[in-house]
Amino acid sequence: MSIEHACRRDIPDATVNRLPVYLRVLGESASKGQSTISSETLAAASGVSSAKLRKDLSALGSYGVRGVGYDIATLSKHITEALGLGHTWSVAIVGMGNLGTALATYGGIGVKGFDIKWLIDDNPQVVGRLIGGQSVVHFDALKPSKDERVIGIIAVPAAAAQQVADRFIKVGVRSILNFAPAVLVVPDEVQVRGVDMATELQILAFRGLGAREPHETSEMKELMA
Amino acid sequence: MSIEHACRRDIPDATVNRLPVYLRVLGESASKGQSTISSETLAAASGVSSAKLRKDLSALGSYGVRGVGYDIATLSKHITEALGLGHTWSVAIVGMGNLGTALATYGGIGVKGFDIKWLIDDNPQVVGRLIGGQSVVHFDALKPSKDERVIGIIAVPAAAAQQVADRFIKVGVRSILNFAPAVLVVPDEVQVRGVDMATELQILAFRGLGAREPHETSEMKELMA
DNA sequence: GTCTGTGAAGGTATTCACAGCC
DNA sequence: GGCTGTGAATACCTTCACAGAC
Repeated sequence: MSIEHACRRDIPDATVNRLPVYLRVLGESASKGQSTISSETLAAASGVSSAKLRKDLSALGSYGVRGVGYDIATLSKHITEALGLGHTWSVAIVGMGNLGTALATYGGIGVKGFDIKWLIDDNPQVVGRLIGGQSVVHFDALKPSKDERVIGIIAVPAAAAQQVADRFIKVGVRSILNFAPAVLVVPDEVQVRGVDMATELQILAFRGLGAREPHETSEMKELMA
Repeated sequence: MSIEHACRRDIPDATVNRLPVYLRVLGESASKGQSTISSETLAAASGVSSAKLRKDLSALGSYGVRGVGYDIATLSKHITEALGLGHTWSVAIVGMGNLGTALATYGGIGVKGFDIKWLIDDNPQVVGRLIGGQSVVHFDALKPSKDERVIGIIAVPAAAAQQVADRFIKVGVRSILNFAPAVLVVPDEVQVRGVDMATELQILAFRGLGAREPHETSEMKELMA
């Protein structure tokens, strides 16, 4: 007897990174009243090739119909499941500066599978303030229950990031999204993802070099000889 | 006669994505008064393996000394050059909500190679406001000179993102950093990087599934039979 | 005929392990 | 002895191209 549908664990990393995009596009298509979508269309709207998209989706199982395409509702459900959004995740945002406030009021979350449960700041002048209808609390108020799944978001300056990470870990947070420009040192079982604008800008700067570099021309000629 | 140092263009993608982190760590080490650093130390502080780090750096050329390590100043200079930060890039941020404001006042930029030159919002009530000592202008004020290198940052709601991208492209912006949860359609020569919190949370949710899933246990047993 | 699912091929990235230089 | 630079081996990801289901 063979295994019916692929276990979550064997979905390739690269695929996992793209599933959220597909899910978002599927949601948009659904809200336009569509009920099925072809790999070609979904791929184009997601900015990937159709072959890649089909490979990605086939890692979850065979949920398409040949000659027709994918049923949007069914596919959304399976991607949601595969991503672990069947359960709700509680989210704690630390640092209620402009960035933390932006994240707290970002419509994109809360929508599905994420519950922004704690807005945290240690500044007594900020504690108690209302942001997006929710009041800011002190870090000590972060007491997740034993079986609660929590994602901690760090939106404080780089100098304080490690300290916040340590406190997260102490109360049992095992998934951290770090917006501070700092590399966090954490135990193996803790997952960290970092997002940093300076890094992104530098990567773009490199890619943007394609356009001619006037002062490099002489060297270029040499290479072409 | 062989080519002296590697041309920027043949640096692997994965390496480019990590160079900014190395650069940041080098800066921190330098400000602590260190002058050289070993691959082992730099790798640990950057969260990568030392073999990977050495491979990455060797793509830029041989700037290390065997038995000693890397000279921090020299290495920083070469990474900076390789990333195209020899020139300054002008940055335009569109959307002065909380996120745009956070980005505009983020210390990490402006520091090196990036000049936040335009803070843009089309809302007449926002135009003229001062943010981080700089006044907000209307999009029409974005008129980069012909040879100016510009990175455009989109910090508006998803519904307006494509429109902003189109306007960027019309005035000659070829590198875009998109914080809105939307896939942008752009010509081939335009580089786009997208950062979206919902996507990051979903990826973390998947990775965080490692911890036991009580309600999946029966299925697990079946698989092990 | 249309469109998915997937082996096979090709390309890219990571790890290993050690030669070479200080 | 210590540490870098790099071929060789491995693992991973993408693309191709077509068989198979509708």
